[in-house]
Amino acid sequence: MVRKKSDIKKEKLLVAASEVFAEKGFRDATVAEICSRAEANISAVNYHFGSKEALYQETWRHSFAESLKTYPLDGGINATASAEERLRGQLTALIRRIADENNKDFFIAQMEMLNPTGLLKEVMKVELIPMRQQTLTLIRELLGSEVGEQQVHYCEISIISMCLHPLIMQRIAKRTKDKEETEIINDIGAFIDNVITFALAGIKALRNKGNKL
Amino acid sequence: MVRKKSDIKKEKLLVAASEVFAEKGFRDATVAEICSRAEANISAVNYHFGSKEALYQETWRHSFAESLKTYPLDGGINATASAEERLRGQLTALIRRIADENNKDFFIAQMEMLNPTGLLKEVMKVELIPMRQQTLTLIRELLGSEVGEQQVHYCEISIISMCLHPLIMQRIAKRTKDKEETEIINDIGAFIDNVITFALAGIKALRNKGNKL
Amino acid sequence: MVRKKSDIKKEKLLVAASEVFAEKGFRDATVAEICSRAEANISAVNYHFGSKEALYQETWRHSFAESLKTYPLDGGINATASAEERLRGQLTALIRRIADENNKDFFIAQMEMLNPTGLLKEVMKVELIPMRQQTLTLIRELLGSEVGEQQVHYCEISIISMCLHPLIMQRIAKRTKDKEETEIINDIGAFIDNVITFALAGIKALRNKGNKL
Amino acid sequence: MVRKKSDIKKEKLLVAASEVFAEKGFRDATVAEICSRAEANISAVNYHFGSKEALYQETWRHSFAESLKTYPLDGGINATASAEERLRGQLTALIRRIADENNKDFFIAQMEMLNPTGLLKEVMKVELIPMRQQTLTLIRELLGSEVGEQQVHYCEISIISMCLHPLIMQRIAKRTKDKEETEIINDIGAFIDNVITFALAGIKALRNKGNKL
DNA sequence: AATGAATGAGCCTTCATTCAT
DNA sequence: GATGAATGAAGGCTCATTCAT
Repeated sequence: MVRKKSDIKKEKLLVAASEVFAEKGFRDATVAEICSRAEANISAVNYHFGSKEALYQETWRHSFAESLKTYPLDGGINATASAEERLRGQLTALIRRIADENNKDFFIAQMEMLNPTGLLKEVMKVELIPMRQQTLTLIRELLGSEVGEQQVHYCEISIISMCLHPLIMQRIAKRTKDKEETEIINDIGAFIDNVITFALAGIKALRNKGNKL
Repeated sequence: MVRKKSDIKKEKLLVAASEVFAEKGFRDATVAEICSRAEANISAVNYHFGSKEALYQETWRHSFAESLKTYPLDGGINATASAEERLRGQLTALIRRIADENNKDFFIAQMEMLNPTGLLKEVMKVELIPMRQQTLTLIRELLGSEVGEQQVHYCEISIISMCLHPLIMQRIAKRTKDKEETEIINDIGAFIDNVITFALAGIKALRNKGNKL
Repeated sequence: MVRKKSDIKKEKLLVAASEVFAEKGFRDATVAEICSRAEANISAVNYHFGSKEALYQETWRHSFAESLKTYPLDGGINATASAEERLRGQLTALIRRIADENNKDFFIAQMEMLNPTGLLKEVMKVELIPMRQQTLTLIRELLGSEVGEQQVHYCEISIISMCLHPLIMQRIAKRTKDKEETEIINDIGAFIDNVITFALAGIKALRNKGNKL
Repeated sequence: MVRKKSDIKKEKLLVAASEVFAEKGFRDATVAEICSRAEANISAVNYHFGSKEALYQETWRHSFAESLKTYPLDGGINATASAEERLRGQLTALIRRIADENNKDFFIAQMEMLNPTGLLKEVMKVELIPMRQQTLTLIRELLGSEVGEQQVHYCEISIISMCLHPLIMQRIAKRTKDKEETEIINDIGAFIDNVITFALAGIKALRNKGNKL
């Protein structure tokens, strides 16, 4: 399959757009800047994507797909591995993925959530829900049948939050603070270990609690 | 102390601004809408605050101060209480504070972080750092002297993340989803219990690990 | 009643807009030119009327109202006058009104019909239908009861066409031909006489025909 | 004569252009839509005709020529027939021609007149003037030598207006009103009869007047 | 002190035209 | 000869800010 010149331009625009949207959000991003970064004409966005809005949606889809390619959801852990191993795989993949500064999808998603344009509503639902479902199933398995559904949910929320929030903040800090200050999470391996420790300890504590009730 | 008419207008503007900034972020918020909600003239913002930017900074300071008034950092727990009790107090205060939809400060802070205007940089540093310092000290106490400084930091980050992230997402969801869907965190007491369980279990696990090393 | 400065500006914009819309139609007219002719700022249109479209609708309403003020539909003929006199009054008013180059309403209406934006649909229906109804009633009276309804309609159409078409063409010619060439209808009194002669002769012929059938 | 593939494409473009120009006027018509309807490339217009403007002029010439082919000016009436018969022939041809929705020339001419681009000025003069001259000569003959030149002109204008205006309005209405409403002129034969009756009655009345003066 | 009319820079988008293939 | 990707000028609109009152 031949890669047309036009596709290369589109790709360049998508990359430029993912950067600008991740940096500034939908509204603050200007078509002019995106085109300029992609070394394209001012009307290239409308020519290739129809509108700024359509570019936004396409950008998210593209970033998410790229991101998944590099970091498969299961973290490369075989489905036959122990539940603990699989959880470690999932969380590691998630954390490394957000930590990777080439991935813009989480950033765009975060901005969209805080400052919704409504444009990514459907597209995100389709992409994100299956992802969380997978982790939820695994946690339910680890918690056992004695623990109530609400507890399972809160547990999943806590674990996911430990993964997402610090890295998102980290990337924000990096972007803003002109890199001068020391990184908050400078040993990502140790950080992952910490999260796993918390997750497993929390799960265990909940199991014990559940059994006593 | 006499409350001047001018001050009442400023207060109204600050309240309106906190709502609009929290809903839409700095750029999407329009001076026109803020003035309209505050039942003030279109030029009231520039008249009273000099510019939209100055209003933004003032708004955050105001929201943060209001927020602290209702939810003191220690959660009302006496300094002589046990460390666990004091941690419970702090986290409860933090969670309830974010969950309180009248408080806009966390929201504005989040938006500012993701989509920084640079305008709140200094102001937030001054206000937020002391707050986290307090929790950090407490966690260090709970972890004991065997656990390394990095571990203490990661631990604090994990615990704070469990508090912040879910509630922020919850409020986003409430705002966006037209209230139709069931709330994610509908039993905030149970949610707090869950977070405390995780926090203490995690801390305990880290202590054990630290001692073994 | 005090006439506010703002109203004067609006009036100036409406006059400028009526000229430009009459000259170029909705699409070819630019907000920039309208503002420039009204000696107003480029954003004056959006400020006072909200949009180019809203200005367009307002302009037609304004032109139509102004036009009716100068040329009342009945031509100033008393309702007790003979039917022939009243017809003469109506047609004279109609012709003089279209011939008057200060009136832009007919022009705008014509352009709208040929190149509809859809924006004047309702507004024109409300204004124009009653006007034609009046003439139709009068013609029906003149034709008597022997003449069928279709004939009455065609008769009205023919008479109105004789009034409208030549003057519209005349004004087009004047505008386009740089005034160099001789006017087509240089004696408007004689032209009116001619139209009335045709109208009455036609009506009489139709009556005779109708009676014979 | 061999018909080249290129000529077929040009023809398709001319037909598509006549439709779009008649529907939307010069400015609102887009090259993209014309090419799309003609199933041609976006640059076909510039390639074949040089510019949108040139296409416009060519389109009118083409539509006018096509129109004349189907509806010869004399309506097929022999030059030896009576003057009344020849007038009937001319007017019938004119009316049927405008009524024929396949003919776009009159529409384009009308739009051009109301919203002149200046591009059809010369081209229309050359084509339309001879046409009206023919009718003028005939009317002069019917009016006789007693009637002044101005009267002859006004008479011609009135008669032509009765033919043109209603049909043009009719076609506008058909295009706009989604065909739902009843047609204004649903019996074109009866309408023609009505116009002829009016024309002849008017001419007779003018003759009588002229003789009396 | 306070108002609100007015400003103008900047944005997204459209579309006829160009140019490399 | 014919294509279609790419261009860039120009338009309408938004909105923070200004200024006369």
